[in-house]
Amino acid sequence: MEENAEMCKVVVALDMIVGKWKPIIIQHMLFNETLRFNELRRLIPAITQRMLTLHLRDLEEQDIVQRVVFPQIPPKVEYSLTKYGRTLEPLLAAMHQWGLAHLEHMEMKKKRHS
Amino acid sequence: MEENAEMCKVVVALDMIVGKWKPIIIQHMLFNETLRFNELRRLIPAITQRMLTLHLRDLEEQDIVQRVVFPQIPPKVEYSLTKYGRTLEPLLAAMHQWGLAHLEHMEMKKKRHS
DNA sequence: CTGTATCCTCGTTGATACTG
DNA sequence: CAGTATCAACGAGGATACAG
Repeated sequence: MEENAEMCKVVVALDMIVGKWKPIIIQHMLFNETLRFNELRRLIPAITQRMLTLHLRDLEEQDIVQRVVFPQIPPKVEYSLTKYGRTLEPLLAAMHQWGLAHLEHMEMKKKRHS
Repeated sequence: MEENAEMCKVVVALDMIVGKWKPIIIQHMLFNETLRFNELRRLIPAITQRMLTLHLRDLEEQDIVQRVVFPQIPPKVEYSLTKYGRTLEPLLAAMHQWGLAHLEHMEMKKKRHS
């Protein structure tokens, strides 16, 4: 963020959810109260361990995601949205709706050109 | 977009507005019916000519922005949102609101730690 | 099971100079 | 005024191996 950018609240909001896998991670957490590390991996097959870790650490630092470690062997870690993280729900829902409409818009454009 | 990503409508929507300057460009166009190239540069001092051109071309191809060239010397080009581009307004408004709330949330966190 | 550590690739952005 | 062209820098993301 710099100059104009940091003044723009839209950019502030975007910074919280941008990242190749962040919106996907958040959405899975909206549908699943808590998720373990490997559960997330299974839900997002294309993500690498490294990126999942990095994004989860980011989201944790941003107070969007909560990380709970159960001290046992084998290790068990549960991730879930914080109360604050859940305030993103309406925003993601709005994006989902617009994305849906956008796909239809693209379909219409394609048909007109054929 | 790939695998999970392309199925996610949120990602579809995000793809249309991510880009370092895209949200800012769009917002200026929401407040100004039409803007010329150099007017945008003045509104966004930190942007380079190159990036402004690239993002405008992107937005044009995405059917978000309309480009009108007046064949005269010196050249005059007017940019404006398309009717479709304006459908982004509620979404950006929602992001603006969330961004605002987020800044307050950060303030509260800072105070608690001091 | 839940991670770290390295190394590498590639795309986005920036700097700068030039043009019709 | 409204761009292009070229080159360089940087960082996000990916591949792979290793670890507690």
